[in-house]
Amino acid sequence: MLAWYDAHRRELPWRARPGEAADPYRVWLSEVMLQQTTVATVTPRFQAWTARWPDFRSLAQASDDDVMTAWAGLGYYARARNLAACAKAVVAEHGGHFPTTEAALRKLPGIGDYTAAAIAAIAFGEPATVVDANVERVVARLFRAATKPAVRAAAEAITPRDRAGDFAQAMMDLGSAICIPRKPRCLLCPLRDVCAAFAAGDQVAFPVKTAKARKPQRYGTIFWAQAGDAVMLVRRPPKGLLGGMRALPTGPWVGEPPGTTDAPIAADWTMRNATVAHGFTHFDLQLALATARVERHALPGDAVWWPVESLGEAGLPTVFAKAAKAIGGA
DNA sequence: CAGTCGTGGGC
DNA sequence: TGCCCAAGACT
Repeated sequence: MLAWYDAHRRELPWRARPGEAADPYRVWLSEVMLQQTTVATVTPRFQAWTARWPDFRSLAQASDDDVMTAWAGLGYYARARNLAACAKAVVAEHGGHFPTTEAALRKLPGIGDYTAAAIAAIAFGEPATVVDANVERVVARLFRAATKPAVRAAAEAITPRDRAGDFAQAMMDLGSAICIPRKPRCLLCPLRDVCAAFAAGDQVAFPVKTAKARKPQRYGTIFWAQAGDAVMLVRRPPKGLLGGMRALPTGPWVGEPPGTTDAPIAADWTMRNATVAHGFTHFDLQLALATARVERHALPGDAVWWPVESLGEAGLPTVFAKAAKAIGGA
C-alpha cells in the first residue's frame, strides 16, 4: 500500500514533499476545504487563501466579512464560520499552535472525527485511523464490511503505527483514483489479491447505501433593486442556509410560486420573463426575477448599495451570482 | 439520529 | 439529462 503510494504520489499544494514536515495550518485548511468538495475546486481556492492568510495568526485577525467573502462559492458556509472561530481559538487558547492529539483537535470548531484524525495523522504522525468516504469504500470492499461500525473496526485494524498519515492519504488516493464508486479499476489495484469483494465479484454492492428521498421543489422571488449604478444587497441571518452570506433580497422559499408580496422595499416591481434554477442538497429551487429602478435612499439593517460593476467581489453564493448574471446587471 | 447544509463534475 | 457523488460537521 505504501509502496504504491510512494510510486503514484500526487503533488498537491497542501501536501508536504517526501521527508519534509507538513504544515498543520495548511493540512487543516485543506481538510476543511476538501469536506464534500473536489480537489479541482479546492486547489485554486487553497492557493489564494494561503497567499492572503498564511497562518493561524493572520487568519485569526481577519474580519468575518473578509472570511465569508473569501469562502463565497465553496458552499457549506458553516465551514467558513468555524474556520474563523477555530483560528481564533488556536491563537487564544493554544498559543497559535494546534494540539497534536486527536481528542484535543476534536474539541475545536469545525473539526469532527474525520478531520481530527486526518490532522493528527498527516500533520503530527499520530497513528490515527482516518475514515472518509474513500476509505469507507475501500475498506468496505476489502472486507465486504456491510455496516459503518464494521468498516471502522476493519480500518483501525489495518492502520499502521508508522506513516499513518501517508497510509491515510494512500487509502484516499486509492479510493479516488482506483476504487471508485461505479466502475472500479480493479486491474490497476495493488490490493486486488486481498480484496474480498473482488474475489466475490460484488464490488459495487459495497459500501451498502441507503435509499434517498426525492428532493422537493421550492419557489421564490429574487428582488433586484437598482439605484443608479448600485444594487441592493442584504446580509443573510448568521445561521441556516447560506448563513452569514451577502445576498440579493428574496422572498420566502416555499412549495408554490409566490407573488411580489415580500419585496424588501416598496417600488414599481417588474417581473422578468425568466427564472433561475438552482439545486441545493435537499431541495431544488426555482426563482422568479423581479427588478425595479429606485431612488438611492437609506437602507435598513445590514442592507447596502453595492456597485453593479464590482458585484463579482461581493462574495455572493452561487445562486445569487446566477440570478445577477440572468438579470444582466440591469 | 436523521435532517440540515452548497456546489460542480462525471457518466 | 437527471442522478449520483465528494478528503463531513453539527444538531
